Amino acid sequence: MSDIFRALADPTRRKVLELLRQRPMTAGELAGHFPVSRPTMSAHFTVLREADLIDSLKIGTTITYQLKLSVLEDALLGFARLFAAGAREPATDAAERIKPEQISRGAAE
Amino acid sequence: MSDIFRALADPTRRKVLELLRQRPMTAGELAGHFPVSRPTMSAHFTVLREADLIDSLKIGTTITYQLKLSVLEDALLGFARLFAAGAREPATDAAERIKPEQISRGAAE
DNA sequence: CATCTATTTAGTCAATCATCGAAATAGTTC
DNA sequence: GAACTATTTCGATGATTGACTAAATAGATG
Repeated sequence: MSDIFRALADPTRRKVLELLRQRPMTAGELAGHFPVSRPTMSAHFTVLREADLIDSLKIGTTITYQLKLSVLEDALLGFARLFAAGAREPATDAAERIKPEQISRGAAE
Repeated sequence: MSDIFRALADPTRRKVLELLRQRPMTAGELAGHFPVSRPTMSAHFTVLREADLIDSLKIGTTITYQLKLSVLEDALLGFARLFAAGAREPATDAAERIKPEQISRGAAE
C-alpha cells in the first residue's frame, strides 16, 4: 500500500501511468516524453514495477511496459471506500464538526 | 496532487487519517496511538496539513485535528476516474495486451 | 566479429525524510 | 509569577530519493 502511494507521489511516474493507460509502450518511447535521462526513467520504471503497477515484456533488446490497471483501481478505490464507508455526512453531526471560523491554522493562515 | 500521495505514502499518516475518520481528535490523543515521539507526530501533522487533508482548531493549549474528507475523496476518486474513464476493457484488445506467459520481468521474477 | 541500439546497473551527489532529544511557546493553575 | 501541561520548533542524524554520467549487458545488423 505504501509502495503504491509512494509510486504515485512522483509526477513523472503518474504521467507514465497515464501514458500507459492508452496502450503498452516501450521504455524508450516512454522516456521520449520526459526531459530526464534514460537511467532516471529506468529507475522510475523499477519503482512502478515494485509497486506492481506495471508489467514488462522483453522482446529482443526492447522492453515493453504495460499498465496493471486493476492493481491501481483496487488500491485507490479500496482505500477511498475505507473512508467513504461509515463516515458521517458532512452536513450532519454539527456538534462534532469544527466550524470554518474557528480554524486557527489551516488553509486560512 | 503529489502532496496528497506523498502524505498517504506513510503508514502512520494513513492511520492518523483513519482515526480522524471517526471523529476529530487532539494531537496528544492521536499521538497516544503510535510508538513515536510527539515531535515526530507533529511533523506528520504538518505534512497532512500541507496536503490540505486535515484542519486544526486550537483551544487553549490543545489542538484538535479534523479530517477534510472531501479533499481526500476528491483527490482519490478524481485520480481513479482519470484511469477508469476511456480505458479499454481488460478482456478486449487482446492484440495489444501482453499475455502473462510472455512476461519476462514482473511479478514472475 | 565489430558495431550499433535499447536498456539497465554502478557509483556519486544534493535534497528530502522520519526520527529523536532538547528547548521554546503558550495556556492553565495554584 | 512559579509550576505544570500540550504542542511545536530547533538542530542533528541516518536512510531514502531523484538526478546525473559512465559503464555494462544483451540483442541486432553490417
